[in-house]
Amino acid sequence: MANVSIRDVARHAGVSVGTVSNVLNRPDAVSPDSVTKVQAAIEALGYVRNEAARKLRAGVSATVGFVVLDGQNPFYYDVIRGAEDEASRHGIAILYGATDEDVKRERVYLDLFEEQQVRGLLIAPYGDVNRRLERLRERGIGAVLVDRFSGENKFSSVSVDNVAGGRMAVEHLVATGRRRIAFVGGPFEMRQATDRLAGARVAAEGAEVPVDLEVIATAAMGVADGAAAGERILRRRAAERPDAVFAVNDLVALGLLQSLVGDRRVMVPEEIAIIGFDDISFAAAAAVPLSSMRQPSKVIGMTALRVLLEEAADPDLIPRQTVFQPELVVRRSTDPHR
Amino acid sequence: MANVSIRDVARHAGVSVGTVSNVLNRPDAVSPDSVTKVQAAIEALGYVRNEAARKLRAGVSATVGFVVLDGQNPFYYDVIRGAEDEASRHGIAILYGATDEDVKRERVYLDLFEEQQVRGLLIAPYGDVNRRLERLRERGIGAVLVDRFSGENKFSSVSVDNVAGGRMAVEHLVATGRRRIAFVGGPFEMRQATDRLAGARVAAEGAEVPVDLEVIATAAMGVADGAAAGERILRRRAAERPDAVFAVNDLVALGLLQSLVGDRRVMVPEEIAIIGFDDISFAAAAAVPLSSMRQPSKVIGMTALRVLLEEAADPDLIPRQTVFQPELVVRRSTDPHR
DNA sequence: TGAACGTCATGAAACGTTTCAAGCGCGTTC
DNA sequence: GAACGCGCTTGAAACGTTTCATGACGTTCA
Repeated sequence: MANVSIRDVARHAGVSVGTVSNVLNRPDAVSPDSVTKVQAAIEALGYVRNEAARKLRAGVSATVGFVVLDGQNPFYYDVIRGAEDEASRHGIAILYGATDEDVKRERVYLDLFEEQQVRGLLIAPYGDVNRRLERLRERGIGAVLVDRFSGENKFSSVSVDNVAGGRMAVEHLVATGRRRIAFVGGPFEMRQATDRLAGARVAAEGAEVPVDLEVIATAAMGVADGAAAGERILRRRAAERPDAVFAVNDLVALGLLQSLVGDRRVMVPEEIAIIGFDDISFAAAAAVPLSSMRQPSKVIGMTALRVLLEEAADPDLIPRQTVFQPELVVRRSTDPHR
Repeated sequence: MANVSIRDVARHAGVSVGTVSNVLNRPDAVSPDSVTKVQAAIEALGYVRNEAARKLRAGVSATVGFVVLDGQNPFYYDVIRGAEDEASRHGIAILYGATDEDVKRERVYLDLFEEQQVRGLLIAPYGDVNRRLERLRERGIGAVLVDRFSGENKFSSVSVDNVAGGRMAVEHLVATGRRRIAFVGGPFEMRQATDRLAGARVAAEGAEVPVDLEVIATAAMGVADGAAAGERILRRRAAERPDAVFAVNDLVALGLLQSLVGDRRVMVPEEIAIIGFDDISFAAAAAVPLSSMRQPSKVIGMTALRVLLEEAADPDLIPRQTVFQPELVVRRSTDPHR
């Protein structure tokens, strides 16, 4: 009862299994007559293709793995949604794994996805996965790095220009009159952090006025880390506090905001301006609406999936790095200094 | 080069394929000697099990589908993370699909997952999927409803007691001195909304003082819907505004908060108190830290997956409804009335 | 008229695994 | 010493699909 196979469909339609398969996969190689008969049979029997058998025989998989570094960050959910949109257009499902900056889990997921023989892998990596990814590629599973530029050009990547973003953020702070700027973020094993900081340095050094840039390191990139950094700033005497903060991402910025204005000890943006990165949807809804560097997150996901599929279809393509430009979104948290 | 099969392992270890399979699946039915030989061969050749073939033959799948209604709501991220934790413990991967309250997409994903022959389905439904789910069950694919009590007892579900949550929220508002309370939420096709409202009514009617409860309906449950509702409240004369709002979830509450305090027109909690539902991590980081009804989201995900696996193992289990109690989390947005 | 060709349909082989009946070797029991 | 049981291994069958060599049939062209 339960399982209708292609054989049943063939019998019901009065054709061979080969023909049914062709109707499913290359309808043009089949007479219109057969197509209608087969489709009627499929309808009548409620046939659903068995993806496992298809994968086994054809070696082509209808799943793609997505490994995300930081399952707390809404930014990645937008990326996934972009990838999903594109995937469902191709009849492809997404296997999802959040690793929470845990290298061991990252490996578990890669193993799992390898067994599943995914068509390819989208990965926002934390650990050093290059070796692992190369091994997967030997097995025919390609990968596209998301939100991280692939240094050695071994893999394609889709990301945003973090250096430019950092530069633009600090230029904006300088343009609104700030001179003592703190970069809050970390850990610096993460390219996102180092690149954004590098951009910030460029802007600080290139400014026409003298600008101080200090670095306040955080252990991770969550709300709690931002709040902790805020506490550290609050412990200083007012004169020694920065007059603006560039946070490595919006979560950190929100944490900062919360601790700074929470006890109404510091006015934002009057005493300290804050700008974040990512422009997650909560940035606009924050206590003080948060300025941020917007990433085209859905487009990143969509593009990454598209690149992945293209490379899976033609493994000889050389890796390419797609880099989008971030966009400055100004809100109240960086209102100009009076 | 690329693909090492069980046959290659068998040859390399000097045993039969059957033995290799047994080492993989029931090591106790095999002599220790064979086990070590086979494991050595697996190691040497870098063998990885082909999940497609396994699924085809054994009919048992190592994937579970998770269909989420509202990909914007961080609450579901936590649910997924709970499910993931449990899944990876069983070597199971999660196929993820966010439908964004789009009935058509919901169907697309169900189709996709049916082709993939997932072991089962976790679903936070939007549309009326009961018929579809029953058909899937006939095919051997069970489902567990997440975050929604299954009315007719046809499927197991894991959710939170929304009626109790609504009651507790309004009781809290009344206890802190509010008397003119608005429920902001919708659409009322969604059980979450109707149940929370029902609970609110119980509290309002059971209060020892007269309490007004009005309903401000929203089209959906996102930040924008909350902000729109806030605008409507702002258009009223001050005397006609509620003195407290119970929002159907935190996103709506954040939107409300943003529009109410955004232009500093209304003081929260002094003029209007706000309480939300879910206790997403941004609730604590809001402009005015938000009181909320906390759901044990990770536990919900974990439990749902566990129930799903149990039912997949033994299809004769009767459906069971697991209901957790929400917990009141008090923050500044409902500071007592003076 | 016959060769050549194009269009379709056919059915068996193959993908890599699990399962299972059968068999082997060896020790134990009557 | 035959019969039996036990622990383990074996190899072929089966899962449902795609692929591909083969061939049937009809049309075109020299």
